[in-house]
Amino acid sequence: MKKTNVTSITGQTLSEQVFDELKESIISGEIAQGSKITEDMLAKKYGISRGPLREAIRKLEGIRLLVRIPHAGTRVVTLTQSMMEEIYTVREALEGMSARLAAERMDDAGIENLRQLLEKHESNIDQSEGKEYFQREGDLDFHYCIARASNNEFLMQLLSSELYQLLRICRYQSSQAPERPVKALNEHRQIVEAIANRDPELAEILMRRHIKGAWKIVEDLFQHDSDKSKTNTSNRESS
Amino acid sequence: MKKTNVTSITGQTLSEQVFDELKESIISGEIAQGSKITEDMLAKKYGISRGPLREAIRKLEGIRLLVRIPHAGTRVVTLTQSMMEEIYTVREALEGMSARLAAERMDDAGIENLRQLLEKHESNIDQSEGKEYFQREGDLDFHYCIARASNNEFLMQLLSSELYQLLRICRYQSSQAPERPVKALNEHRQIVEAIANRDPELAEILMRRHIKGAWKIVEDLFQHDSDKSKTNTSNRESS
DNA sequence: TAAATTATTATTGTTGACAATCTTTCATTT
DNA sequence: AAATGAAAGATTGTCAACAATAATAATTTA
Repeated sequence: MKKTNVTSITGQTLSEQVFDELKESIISGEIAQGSKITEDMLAKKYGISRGPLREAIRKLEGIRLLVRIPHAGTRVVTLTQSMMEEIYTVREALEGMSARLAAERMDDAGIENLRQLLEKHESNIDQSEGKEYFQREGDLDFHYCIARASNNEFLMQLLSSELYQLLRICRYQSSQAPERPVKALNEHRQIVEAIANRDPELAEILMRRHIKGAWKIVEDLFQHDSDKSKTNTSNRESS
Repeated sequence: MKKTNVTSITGQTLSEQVFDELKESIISGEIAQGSKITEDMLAKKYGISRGPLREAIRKLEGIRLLVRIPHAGTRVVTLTQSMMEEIYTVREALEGMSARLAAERMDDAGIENLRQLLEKHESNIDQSEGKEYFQREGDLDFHYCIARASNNEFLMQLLSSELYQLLRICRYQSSQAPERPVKALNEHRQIVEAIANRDPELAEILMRRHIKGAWKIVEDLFQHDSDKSKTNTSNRESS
């Protein structure tokens, strides 16, 4: 495992820098799910002492990217199907409320901005066939915009600092069904229209339906994966 | 400020013990909202070094009980009216979903248990007039039961480890309107009936209405308080 | 005297060493 | 040979000292 040098130019604290780097390593899968991490190993890798590292670990634990057992060690979270279902369920509740609030509060400039975002997504679908990565990040952009428009700091932080990180892990490991993007785009359009019409009730219903649909896709993928890889289920200890 | 000895009997780690103690101190108001805390001060108070203390602080920061500015220090959260409104809004979304799931999944024993809980609350209302403290904790019991019945670990942790703690702060500082308990009890009954009838849609609607109603009460109290205390608005630095 | 600048102090950030705890290995016993 | 137990090793938990940064007080200058 190569040693990563911490950029000491930023005004951030060591603990914060390592928090960010570790987070990306986990989300990108560089550190595999379920793998055990030791403090010494990471401290050497990032070239810092264990003090600030431990603080970063506590924060990662707080947003559920790490699971820690006192005195025994800490592991990267393992996203099971049932865990993902729980996340999507919470997301449905939170983003439903988010869409409702956006319909009540978003100003005209914000709505215009949202429409432009959708146009960009459309051209992305036409041009880059197969480049699903950008489409998925674009999807998060859309949901993030609406979360921000809810004008509810608490709600927004819950979504962006916890749920979205877990979602990104899920997306890194699962390739999406090819026909989904265009369907998702249409659903996004409907939601924006409901917001533009100042129809909170409808905006919430459509958003919840949209997320339920997204879960169905992911659920099918889980089913699919568990079929073709019967042997490859217990690959812990990834070092 | 008296020095609190940490009980070293429990199998917990120092950091965890201090986390719990500090949490209760904040919720009970022993450490005032908005007051600045220094690591040295707390380390001396609890008789530990700054290492584990810092970890506890990071965790408290994670559940939004402390607000920290790097290099500058950390303060106890200050619950403003708009912040409370945000919390109640998120709670409405989350507990609405929670009630829906409970209606789908709760077993008969759980429903029976819930009914007994309500009976206990009723007798509490009759007997202990004015002892609102117990009624409020009882209210949390009710909501906790339903959250657990959602059978969604993620949803439950979100509610109990973040939202409920913030709610408890709010309740410690505001005395509730006297006629509320009996009304709340009736609303609780309705919700339980919807769950018992396996009516997820209705259970969600009723729960959301119940929480919206609870917010209205709190909102009025905020209005009331800001009237009678015009001078007492900026009492930071509580030591 | 007031503003700006420097020195001081207090507080946080970081480190390496030590203690407590758990896990693994290996020998012993049944 | 399997199970139990003890010793060794590895890993986490805790501490006290040092470094870096921000807040405060004192001093100088206009």
